[in-house]
Amino acid sequence: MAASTRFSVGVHILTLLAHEDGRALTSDYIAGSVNTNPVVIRRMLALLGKAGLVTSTEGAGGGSTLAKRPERIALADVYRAVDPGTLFAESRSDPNPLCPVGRSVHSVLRRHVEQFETRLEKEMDEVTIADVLKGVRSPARK
Amino acid sequence: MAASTRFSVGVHILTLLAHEDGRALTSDYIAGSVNTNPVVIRRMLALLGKAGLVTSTEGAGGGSTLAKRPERIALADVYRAVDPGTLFAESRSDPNPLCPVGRSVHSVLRRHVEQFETRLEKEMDEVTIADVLKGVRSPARK
DNA sequence: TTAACTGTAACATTATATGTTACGGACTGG
DNA sequence: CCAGTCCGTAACATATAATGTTACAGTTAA
Repeated sequence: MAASTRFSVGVHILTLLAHEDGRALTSDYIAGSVNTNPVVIRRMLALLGKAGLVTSTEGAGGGSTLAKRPERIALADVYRAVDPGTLFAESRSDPNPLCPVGRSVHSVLRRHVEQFETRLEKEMDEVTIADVLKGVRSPARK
Repeated sequence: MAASTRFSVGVHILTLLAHEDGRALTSDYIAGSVNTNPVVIRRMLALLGKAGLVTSTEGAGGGSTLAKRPERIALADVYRAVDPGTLFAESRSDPNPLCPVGRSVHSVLRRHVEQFETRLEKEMDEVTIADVLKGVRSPARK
């Protein structure tokens, strides 16, 4: 499905912030853990900020912190914050309207797909950053 | 999530075949309904064929037909047939192994994600091509 | 005032999906 | 067996989006 890696990176960032409880982390530092460019991280932080999940302060000594407790940040929140659009896309060129099937498959399919997405988000509401952090901290199997 | 349109196109093709019950359709004809190039359709048919969902015959008078009854083709089958890999990708560059969080977020997250995917497929097992066809045929709202 | 930060624009790079052309080989009906 | 259909697939072109990079203005702390 050619998914973007943003969800994964978003969770990584938030888990890191939760781990360093309260301490403001710079985009440079976070980039070090994620192993990417700081600007990529700042872009992600901008999205997470818009969604009310993190707070950033500019200037020397600045950085980002969680805006909520980790127990209150569900993976569904992260997903919605960083992953635009839908899970399932429709075909680029519109189907032939002269074909009885082509004319309506999309709308019929869309209804089903919306239900899948709704259910998926419900699942993702059940797991929080606190859960992920717990997993990271426990001596779990690799 | 920058999803591919393959799932949508795959469902379109199968619904079309189900609609023209039994009659072998050419990639050219299908391309007309989907509004794309015949080669794109043939590629899709190759994937659907590998998954045992359609049968194709070469030569004059050839074309493709469903290999199973539409009631027995679930959307999950289509999804698995045409959409490679996973719904959620990991970040390109591996996280810094020196960071306690970076070292293990991926594996922890993967466990949760696998569960999401499993549940999603279960949902997609409940809807079949026959259901979609029914929707297409009924005088449904646009 | 300097140095450490974020925010953001602009551009480069890469990955991937999709579209297109071309042609070999299979099959059908004269 | 010849001509016309049709699939399978390689090879290449194009489009789109994600990610990486450089650069710099604006903010803040010391």
